[in-house]
Amino acid sequence: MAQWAVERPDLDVSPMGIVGRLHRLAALLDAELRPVFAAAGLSDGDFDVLASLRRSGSPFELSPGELAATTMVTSGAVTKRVDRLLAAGLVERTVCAQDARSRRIRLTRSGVTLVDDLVEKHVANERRLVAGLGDLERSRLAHLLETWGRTLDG
Amino acid sequence: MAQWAVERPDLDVSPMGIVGRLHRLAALLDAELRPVFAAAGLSDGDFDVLASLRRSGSPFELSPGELAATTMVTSGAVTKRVDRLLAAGLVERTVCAQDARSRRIRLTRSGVTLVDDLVEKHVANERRLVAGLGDLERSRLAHLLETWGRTLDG
DNA sequence: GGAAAGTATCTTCTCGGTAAGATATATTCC
DNA sequence: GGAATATATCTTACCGAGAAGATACTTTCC
Repeated sequence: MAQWAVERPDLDVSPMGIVGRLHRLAALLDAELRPVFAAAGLSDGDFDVLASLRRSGSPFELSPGELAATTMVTSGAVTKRVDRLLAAGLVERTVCAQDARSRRIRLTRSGVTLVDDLVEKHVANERRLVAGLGDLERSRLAHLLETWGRTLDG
Repeated sequence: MAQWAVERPDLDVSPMGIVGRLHRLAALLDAELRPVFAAAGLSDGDFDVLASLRRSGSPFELSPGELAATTMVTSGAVTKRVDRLLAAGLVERTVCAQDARSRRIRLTRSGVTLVDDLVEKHVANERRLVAGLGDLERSRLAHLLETWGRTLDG
């Protein structure tokens, strides 16, 4: 950081700090959250799919396209994730009755059981990670992140 | 988010908000920053290597191990990045005179020219992205991110 | 002084994500 | 009413990042 001030004193590199810290923090959080999923043989993305299906409510069923939208990845990524979950017996893939193009991805019974267990551990883990901040800091930070995010979505 | 409250009313999912927003924001920022590097035919990681060499000062030369440390990736990632930069004529790779095990990666003249141009565009881009926040919000956010990061580094 | 163990450094394999391609349906014009 | 274009949806090929393995040097003990 300070090296830039020596090498390029003409530049104001102050924006680097905030952006860099945010990225570093995101990486640190990822590293802390991953083990919960890894213990169940899942990647973050795999869990994301299971959680989306679980949140959607009974019968815990969505199309690959809907999964791509809710998890904010491409449909190609969804295909691979579903393939893995299929092999693990956590979801089943059926052809939609109304539209032969479309598929329905549904949690199996063991899929529901697993995700219900994991989500508890996951939120407990998140609670631990935000525990270093006081209530006031936490709400201020949440507010600032949301404000910033809104200015970028535009 | 609210779906969890319906499906699992027994859980307090409030920590999800702050962690989720931070991740989403990091992804948004990446998407906005990438085009500057892509326009030069570089990935984020490639630029990171060029910037590290540039920051190190004349003669703009580091070992692969030093590059791995400063960019916080594995040495394997460094090898691939350097291979690409080599093909683009932006760096050269020589055997260290004192230690035949070690290599020295050095910016070429065109490498210095490119990174000096890109870093200007990059900080201008970052400035644009943080412009949505006021000075006070910005410093508060930077402070909160650093505080949180410190509690996690432990 | 020589040899073996330890350490540091770098390149090849595995894996996850995106981009392009294939297939099926809807729609519109004749 | 039929055919052709447009659109939506999903699966297969490339690309980049990380983990294990190979290589070279140093150091220490006999």
